[in-house]
Amino acid sequence: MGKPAPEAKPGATIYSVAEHAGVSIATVSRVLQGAAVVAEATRQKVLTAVDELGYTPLGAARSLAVRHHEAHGLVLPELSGPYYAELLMGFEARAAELDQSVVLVLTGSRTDLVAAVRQLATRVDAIAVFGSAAIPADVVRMLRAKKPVVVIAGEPHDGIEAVAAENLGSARELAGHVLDHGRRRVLFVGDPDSGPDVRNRHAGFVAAHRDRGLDAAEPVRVALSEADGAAFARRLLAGEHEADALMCANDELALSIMTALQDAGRDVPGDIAVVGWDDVMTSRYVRPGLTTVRQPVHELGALAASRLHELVSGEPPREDAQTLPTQLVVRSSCGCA
Amino acid sequence: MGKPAPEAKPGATIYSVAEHAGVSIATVSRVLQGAAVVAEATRQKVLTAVDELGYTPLGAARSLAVRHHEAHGLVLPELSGPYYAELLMGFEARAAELDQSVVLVLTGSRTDLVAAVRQLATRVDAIAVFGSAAIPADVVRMLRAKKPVVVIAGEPHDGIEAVAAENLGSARELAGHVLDHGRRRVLFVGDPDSGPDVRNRHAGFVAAHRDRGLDAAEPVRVALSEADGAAFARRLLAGEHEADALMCANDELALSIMTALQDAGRDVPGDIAVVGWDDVMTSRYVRPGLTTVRQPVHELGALAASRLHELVSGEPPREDAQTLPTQLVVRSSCGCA
DNA sequence: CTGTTAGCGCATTCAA
DNA sequence: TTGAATGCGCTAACAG
Repeated sequence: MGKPAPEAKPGATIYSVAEHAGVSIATVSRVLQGAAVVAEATRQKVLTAVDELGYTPLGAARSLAVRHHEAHGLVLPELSGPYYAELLMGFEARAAELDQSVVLVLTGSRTDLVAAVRQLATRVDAIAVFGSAAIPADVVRMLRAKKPVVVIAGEPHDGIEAVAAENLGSARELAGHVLDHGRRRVLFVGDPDSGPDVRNRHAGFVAAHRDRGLDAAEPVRVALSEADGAAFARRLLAGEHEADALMCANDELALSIMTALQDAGRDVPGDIAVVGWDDVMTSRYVRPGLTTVRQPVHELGALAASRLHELVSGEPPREDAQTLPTQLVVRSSCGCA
Repeated sequence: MGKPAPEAKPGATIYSVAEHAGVSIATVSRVLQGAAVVAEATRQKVLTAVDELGYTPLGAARSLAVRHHEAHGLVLPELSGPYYAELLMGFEARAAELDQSVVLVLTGSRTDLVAAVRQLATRVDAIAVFGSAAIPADVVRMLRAKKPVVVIAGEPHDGIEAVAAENLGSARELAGHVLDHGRRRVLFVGDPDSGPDVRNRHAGFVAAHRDRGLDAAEPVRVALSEADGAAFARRLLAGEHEADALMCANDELALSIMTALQDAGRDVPGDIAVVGWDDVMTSRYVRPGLTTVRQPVHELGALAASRLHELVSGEPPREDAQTLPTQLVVRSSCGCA
């Protein structure tokens, strides 16, 4: 077992350390912040005292004195699926480089979103918010009045800065690829109103049709989860929709639909092509491999953290959308060999 | 576009609000905390002033005064794959219920882990740490000397509390299931030294053999990622190992190995059975479906958050491991129809 | 190179 | 029901 680790003792403050080391609190602060020059001898005395007392500075006191939290807030809808997790990893990594703590709020688990973000604004210097319908625009505006804000995967609005991955162009390319396989009854599966991302993917879908003098069908408005995909697949199999190709708003949807169709005896892509968006891990494992679009999600998170830091440092918000390039990943679910 | 959202104004403090409302700061504090009784008229004056000034309290000042951060720290290795994400969601959800902020540290992105957690201890009341080899025991002990700590997916050590999902019994059951299919050259793939979780799964593997009077083979020590699984699969195909079944330490490993074997023409489970651990999404989609073990990951995260809160509230650490039950999920990769 | 001192913004006694 | 005063622990001038 080993001996019990010493328990947390509350006591030690900068005063007790100073006293223990026989110096002033200013000196303690100096050696701990490495700010000014301190004689090596005193430095050691302080370090020893810190160690002996198990001193842990009180972040709140420092924040109050320096008038910075040295923390970034991040508001995400949830974390299921690889997309948000990857985004968060990118954000955290960059924040770490900038010596900023990360305070996370997931809106999915909140009954009172407004109170949660208001509370968040209380303890961070700036906040990144994911731009989905799960986080209403007026909440973002409310935040903006308190702290610097950047919207992730959204569009610049009312002077609120945004960062995003490219959607329209890649969606146009992807839809064009499917159409060029000769498919003529292509359905867009996903709700363009669920957020700027899906809206732009749908816009690309429409544009690809227009490019070829075709009319795009109305989008099938379903949410972006496995369950919604399965429900749609049932409706499709029941004959409610007619299609020889499906362009799904994300991979989760595409995968659950594709699998359901296959389980029902349909041939993908023979009978019907299916493509997605995100390039999640599963998309490489299924047969046929899912044709999709890869986003630089990690970089997107990192960019958000970088921009927050620059905004805190006094840089003005950017008016233009900062867009990261995406990449079409062609496998075989689209009809390619 | 809409009109620009008002920018963050730094000014407002409890003093400016008090002045604006014509009351004392004590009254402002009272209405904002809802603590004491305040006359409805004054209450409204204060609320109006708060609104007009766009007042956001400074969390650091509050923390300093109340001597609590009202925040929990969470230290995780990374977030790829559904396991940690789900854990984090459970943790965050429970923390939210308890009105605690969540400060996240991912060790994967840190060059100096010790500095990162030391810094973390500065701004939270208590810390949950994932108990893998990625986070050394002495780091945990160091933390323990500063703040209440609970180790997730670990074992109680030196008076440090732990919460975990059940591993040994389910592993014994899973390995037994495979052996009862008549497989006799079963390999455990994963490094028992990578953490208590894998160690216990391996122990169950060994126990299942012992139950049947068999000898368990030495574990194949590989890390828990897709890439490591693919590398192992190549070695297996090259004849470096001989096996008619693989019990993998997690699903990521199992999936990448299974797919690699299939791509090389091997029949799963005909030629070789493959089972995993975690029940990730992909495990339902692959063919054959992956036999695995489902953990209550969300609940595990929630339990950690609950315990942190109780420790902060003065409850003593528990000596015994708090273990959540797991569930064997039988699909067909094990040899079942 | 080091010590003294004055806030940082809030919660909270204690009086009134 | 309200206000005045004090201190939470730290940083950062300013003096020496």
